[in-house]
Amino acid sequence: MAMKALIKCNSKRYPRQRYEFRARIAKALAHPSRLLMLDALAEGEMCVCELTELVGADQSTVSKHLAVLKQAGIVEDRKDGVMTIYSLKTHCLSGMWKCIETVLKENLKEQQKALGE
Amino acid sequence: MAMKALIKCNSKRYPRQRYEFRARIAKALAHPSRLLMLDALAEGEMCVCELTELVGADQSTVSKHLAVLKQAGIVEDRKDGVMTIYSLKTHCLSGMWKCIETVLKENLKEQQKALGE
DNA sequence: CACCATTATGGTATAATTGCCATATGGCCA
DNA sequence: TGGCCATATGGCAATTATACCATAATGGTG
Repeated sequence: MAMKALIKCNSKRYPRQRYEFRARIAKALAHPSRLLMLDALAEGEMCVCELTELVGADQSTVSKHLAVLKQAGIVEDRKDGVMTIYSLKTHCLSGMWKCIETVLKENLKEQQKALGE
Repeated sequence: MAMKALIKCNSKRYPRQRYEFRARIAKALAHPSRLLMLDALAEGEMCVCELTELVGADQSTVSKHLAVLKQAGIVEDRKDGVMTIYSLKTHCLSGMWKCIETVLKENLKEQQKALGE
């Protein structure tokens, strides 16, 4: 007989809320344009018009993307005259992609291996 | 007159593909149940039946979540008789949440400050 | 070989995300 | 003040994600 369910759902150990919080952040990161903007912002603050040109989408689209990032607490904004300047609220996120990229490279290697078979 | 677009979209500096790759990973992380499973898997491999009980969703739902994680290259699976055992392909992801949680705490502090005003 | 346990997959209804247009808002300057 | 510039927001259509049910596929067991 197969071993079954040694671990039951333990809300103390795996509090549902924790993963909802995390998912909110991960969702905010789950779009190429937003990631592009974060990468650019890692080098310094930028106004919406610059980011719009960088991303190459409609200004309203970019504005909404920025709202998502702000809502998640990943960026913050300040007003400078008529412009809104966005900047990273934390720089620790940029480092995390080193790890992610490791996974990606690993995937690639396996794909190539699979193709070779 | 406002300063405009000092930085133009530089595909060398900000290659579109990089952010699509990253978004694929971020999307795979963008669900509470998947994050819960990853946290559990960080402590050791588990079969689908255990994960199903842990998550508390339909078995088919969990199976599809696992497929997403596998597709993203975050987990891998092996067969053991009738069971499929899933395990983390890399452990470096767990560390990344320390950073994310920092952001979350920062958000919370600001919310509290805002409420106090 | 029939049967049960474990997973995976197809179907489908519902919810969430995304993008662009149009438009509102608010600052700046002649 | 009138007009322009930079942003944000509402609306809408199209795509994507998610969940559950039913069911197929596969391995172990009596």
